[in-house]
Amino acid sequence: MYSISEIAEKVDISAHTLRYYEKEGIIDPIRNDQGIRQFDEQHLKWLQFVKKLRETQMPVSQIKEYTRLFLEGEHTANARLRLLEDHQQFIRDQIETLLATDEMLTRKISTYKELMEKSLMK
Amino acid sequence: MYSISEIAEKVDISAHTLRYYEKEGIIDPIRNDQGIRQFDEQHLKWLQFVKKLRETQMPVSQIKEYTRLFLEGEHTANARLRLLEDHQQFIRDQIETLLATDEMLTRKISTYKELMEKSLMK
DNA sequence: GTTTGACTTAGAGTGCACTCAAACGTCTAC
DNA sequence: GTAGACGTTTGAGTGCACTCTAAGTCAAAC
Repeated sequence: MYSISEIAEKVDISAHTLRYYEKEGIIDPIRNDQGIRQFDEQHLKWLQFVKKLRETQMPVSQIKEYTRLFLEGEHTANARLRLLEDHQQFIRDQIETLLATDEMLTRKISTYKELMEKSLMK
Repeated sequence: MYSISEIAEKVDISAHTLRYYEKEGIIDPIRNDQGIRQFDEQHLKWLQFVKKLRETQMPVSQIKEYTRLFLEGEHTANARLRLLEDHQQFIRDQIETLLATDEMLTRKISTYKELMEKSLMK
């Protein structure tokens, strides 16, 4: 069992943000008799998954939706699958955009470097 | 020469956003005698470049900085080069993250699909 | 000649995702 | 027994990047 600051460090998400995620229904830690949040291995795994989704720009609203479906049970598997497939497509499009800009920058950077060599020769 | 709405359509950036970029110093269209913004081919190229930077999450503040350096002249070439190289590194890190999450999703999606085949067999 | 539509401005509003503040509770160490 | 570390809550604040509103100007179309 981890306290909020322990899990915050483990998943590298601030305690502030974890409380915000709880308010949004994305995570639901157990409370001990002092009302203090306790996170277990399941919570850890879930947060690592959530983090990957956020790092790849899935909106919090969609993560909420995924969580809601998950909690609703087995019969929402299809809907969850669709969400994940859509996000995978988004990721692949994003990779395309990044690769194209990477190439553009490579060209631009080499132009800059040539320019500087020329100015050195003067 | 293009009006704001024409260039907006050409680069697919809203006229609102273009005015905002102008206020931020990222673009500086010519004005005709009615005070109406006129964009030429140079502006078009610049905006296409800016768009690629924004699409790959370069903050507006950094694009401002790049623009400022560009307008300052030749002697800032080094600083501009550094900005572009930093952004390229950012892009490459981002690609890594996206690829890792893509793989994770591929695994998760196939688990979902297996699960659904099993439930079909019942 | 008036209506339509595109343009202008300054400044306010929006949505997202945090991020922080303030006031308070509770456990542990000295 | 009190200081300090860490926890709690509600609700407000922040930063970013737009996005829109309101009030006005101006030229061409009917």
